[in-house]
Amino acid sequence: MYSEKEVTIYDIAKRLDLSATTVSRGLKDNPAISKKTKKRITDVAVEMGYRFNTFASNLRSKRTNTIGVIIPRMNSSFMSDVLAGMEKVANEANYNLIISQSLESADKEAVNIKTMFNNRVDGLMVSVAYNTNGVSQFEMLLQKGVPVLFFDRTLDHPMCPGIIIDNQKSGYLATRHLLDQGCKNIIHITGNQERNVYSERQKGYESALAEAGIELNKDQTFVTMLDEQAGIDCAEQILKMSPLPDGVFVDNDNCAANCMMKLMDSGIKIPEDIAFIGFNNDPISKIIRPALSTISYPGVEMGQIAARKLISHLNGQQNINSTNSIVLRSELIVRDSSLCNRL
Amino acid sequence: MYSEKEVTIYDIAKRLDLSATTVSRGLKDNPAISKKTKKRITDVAVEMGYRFNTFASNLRSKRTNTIGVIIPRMNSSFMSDVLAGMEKVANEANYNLIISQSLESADKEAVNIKTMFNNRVDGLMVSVAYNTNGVSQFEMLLQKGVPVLFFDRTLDHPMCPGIIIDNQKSGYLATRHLLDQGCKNIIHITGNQERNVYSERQKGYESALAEAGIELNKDQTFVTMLDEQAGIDCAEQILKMSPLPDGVFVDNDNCAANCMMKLMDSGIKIPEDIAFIGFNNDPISKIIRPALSTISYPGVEMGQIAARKLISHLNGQQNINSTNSIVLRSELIVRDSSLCNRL
DNA sequence: ATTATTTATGCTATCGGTTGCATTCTTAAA
DNA sequence: TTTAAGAATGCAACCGATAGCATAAATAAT
Repeated sequence: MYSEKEVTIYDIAKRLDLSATTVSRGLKDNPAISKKTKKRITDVAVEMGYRFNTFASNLRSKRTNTIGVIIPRMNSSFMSDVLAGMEKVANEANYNLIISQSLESADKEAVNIKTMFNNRVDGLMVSVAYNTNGVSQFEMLLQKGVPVLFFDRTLDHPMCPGIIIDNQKSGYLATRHLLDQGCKNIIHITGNQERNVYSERQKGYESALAEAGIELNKDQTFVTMLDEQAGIDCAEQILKMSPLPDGVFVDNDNCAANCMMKLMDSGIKIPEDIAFIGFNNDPISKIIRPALSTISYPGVEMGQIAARKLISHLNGQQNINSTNSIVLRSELIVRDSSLCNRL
Repeated sequence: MYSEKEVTIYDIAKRLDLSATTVSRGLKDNPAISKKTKKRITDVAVEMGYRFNTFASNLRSKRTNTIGVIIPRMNSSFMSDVLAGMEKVANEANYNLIISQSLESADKEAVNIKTMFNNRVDGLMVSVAYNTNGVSQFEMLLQKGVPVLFFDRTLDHPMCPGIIIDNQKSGYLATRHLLDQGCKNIIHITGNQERNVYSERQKGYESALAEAGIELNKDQTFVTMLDEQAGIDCAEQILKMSPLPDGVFVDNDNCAANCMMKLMDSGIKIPEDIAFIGFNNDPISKIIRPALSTISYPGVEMGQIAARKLISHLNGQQNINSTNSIVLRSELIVRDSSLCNRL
């Protein structure tokens, strides 16, 4: 079913009466080869339909120039930004990216890690799945000296730095903003508390409440998947509460938007009855009405910094292990959904 | 900088006083190897920290069990669905996916194709970039017998089937719906007419107008990038028109949403002044108010069918070249943004 | 013209699984 | 007990590029 045999550097060499070595070097633009010979080589290569064999090359050279990326999902605007940032930096440094999704499953994540491992990635960048437990699955990589770096959803490991934002402060700022608007009864819709991003935000939420002298009520923290359905489910739960909350802080804009809309469909007025604030500054937050207040999240920058950090480690310019974490700036963005000014 | 030497099947073989062949087969769960030996092999492999070398394997066996996917961007809900569908089918058939983005650039797309080619993908699934021109960049793959399949944004090639929806019919249905609501002055915001998806929808738009006896006005077709900014720009252009249009059909929900919101911010009432309909049934269409009418687009299904088709070709069960295209069902979804009933 | 340099090219072993074919060891049938 | 068939394992060549070291060719210096 497949056509003629593959053309190799040996075929090119024979045709030009050169050695395979020279052809290899010529194709790689090695300075040891004369311009004239290089041209002859590349011309014949094209003419004969030669294609570079990555496997043979990797097998011999033991370098792949490939960086693995494992993320929960790639359908959010945030992740898309992160990937764009990573890809730009990686390409410029002549690295390829292999991207795979865990789909929020720790099992699939473990399989992905193994695949990356077998594919000899030079390094790995990971934002862990919703239910990932422990860091043991990364040990095989680390033992072989393959650097692992976490971003956004990080794990704690002495060898692996994390690129994050200050989630606790962000959670504090969001909650504090609602308090400043006069809210006294604030719900926090968050995710698995094993994940740094969510537990930190919860801490920020709690500290803002404490500061305002408001007693923490565990019923006001909803742990969910933070997806669309969760937003709708939470809205239904909120509608059953009495008294109704007067503020809602959601750790994800998309979830927040769905929750808000469901409440509005049920006659609740936003922000008059309930003030809302989300997280991520997803494009959706600007489009819905009332526009959703949120926390900015520098996705592109996060991707760039992660990739740059990893690559500089790979190039031996900087040891990754000495870094614990890099914290990026994020900030409160106030829009109509939280401007109720009840004071 | 890196630790001890790699463990190979030879090391395992030596340790167990077996041949490398047996070890290789044992690890591959080959039926020729006894259960007992298999267990000894896998145990020692784990103990010694062996990792499978994909490159050596691919080099020798000339199969990679990898399928390449090139898409314009992965930040839309539609693409995310497509990829999820592809990944599911591919995984079940024991294939890996390498995904890369062209970021709507034909140049980057060409580079991606070449990378896929060098990485010896067994097959390729592509949705082409905004400005891709011609099909010559795929010839090298086809000449080597590597099947190429297009989905959504397709190109015309005798060897490459396309998985699509009936864009012309969809464009007709959308326009027809606006006409049925009494619109007489309908704008079509579309993309590069070189892309089948957009030119077909334009054809549908034109045929619906013709059927209604409305003369086509070229000024009413806006060719744009269909992104958020385009939505806003179009809104500004529309505001300058006199008379204002009474209906807008946008080939992308996200773009439509941004356009609609901008118009509403300027005091236009939707759907009373201008009726809106989008395309894709993106989650955003359900969340904005008024909810956006749209055309459903079966992303997951499209991904599954594409992957299934390609894999059955790779397995020799079905020749892909005999198929010209597969057309999936799509349908009109009516929501509030178009319900003006001016008749 | 001769030696010292620089530049260009070649030789050969190697990376680590895989595969067709051959061989040895079991178990079943005669 | 002998033979046939089947199960289990081994041999050796191979996939295609690469790197260290050696050599040849071209140029510069003496």
